[in-house]
Amino acid sequence: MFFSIDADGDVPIYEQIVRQVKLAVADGILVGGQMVPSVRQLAGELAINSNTIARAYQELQSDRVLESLRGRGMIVRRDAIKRCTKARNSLVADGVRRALADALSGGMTAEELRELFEAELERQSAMAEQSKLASGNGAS
Amino acid sequence: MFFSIDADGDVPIYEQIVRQVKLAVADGILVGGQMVPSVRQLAGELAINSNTIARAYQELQSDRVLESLRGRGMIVRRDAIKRCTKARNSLVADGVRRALADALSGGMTAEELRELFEAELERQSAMAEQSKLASGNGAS
DNA sequence: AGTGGTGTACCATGACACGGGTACACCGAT
DNA sequence: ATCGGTGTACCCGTGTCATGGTACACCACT
Repeated sequence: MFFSIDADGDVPIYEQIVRQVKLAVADGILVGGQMVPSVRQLAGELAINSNTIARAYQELQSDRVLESLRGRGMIVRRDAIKRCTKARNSLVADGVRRALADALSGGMTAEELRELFEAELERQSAMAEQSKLASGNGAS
Repeated sequence: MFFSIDADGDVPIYEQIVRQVKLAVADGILVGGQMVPSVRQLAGELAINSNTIARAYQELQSDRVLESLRGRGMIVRRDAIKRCTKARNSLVADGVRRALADALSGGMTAEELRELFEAELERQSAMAEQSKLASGNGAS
């Protein structure tokens, strides 16, 4: 229910979990004090080994996003949103940086880049809006 | 002289070679019919095993960017620039797509995104211009 | 003919990441 | 005390990457 995993992709599964959890915290979907699904439950939902989930949670614990309550579960730290928004900014900045480096190194024009960026931004903004409306309809 | 390799990065070395060759062709630095350094020479310059270079060249041959002249070396195919510009467009489009997906999924505003994009574009454009001038001074 | 250059094809090795399996220590509720 | 749930620590199989070594077929040049 929470996350979408691409097991065939080149990015490790545990890293996808880490990224999506951080983005969810930055977006406000996951708030401080809230419990996250247990490793076995999430592993069952995603058809993934528990160890992979545990590894992701451990990394999130090292990054001070989650907090472990032994024997009970893991919760989102109250001050996690600060770090997560910061991490999100660094993440997209790095992505934009790399894409721009490739584009300019390949002789792409700044104007072509702006056009591509605006087109993609409009497309994904529309998609995000539509998905938001769909989830809103689910409650009616 | 030609390429810059980051052996400690997460991207494989042979893939870095492939990417940089394609971008160089797309930019016009490598033109059709031109010879590329031999596997042993490039391996010596970059302090990399010949097998790794050979693997990159094989992939470039599979992608119809290079052509093998047995016993002589490898040259850039005449029609490679078409494919390389196309590959470059796909590459940066994917990068922008992923960065935007992360940003919107993390609750980033479209305005913040535009600002970040423009700032990074200006910065890297300035750097590219400066490096171009530096290489121009080298011939004087 | 001989020599040195080229790409190509193997095989073996070591390091590392990833994912899966199993067992352990802890907690809360019955 | 017992049981079901939790996180956590280990071990192992697999695949990828880079490296090293060797050998082959081909070409250009002397």
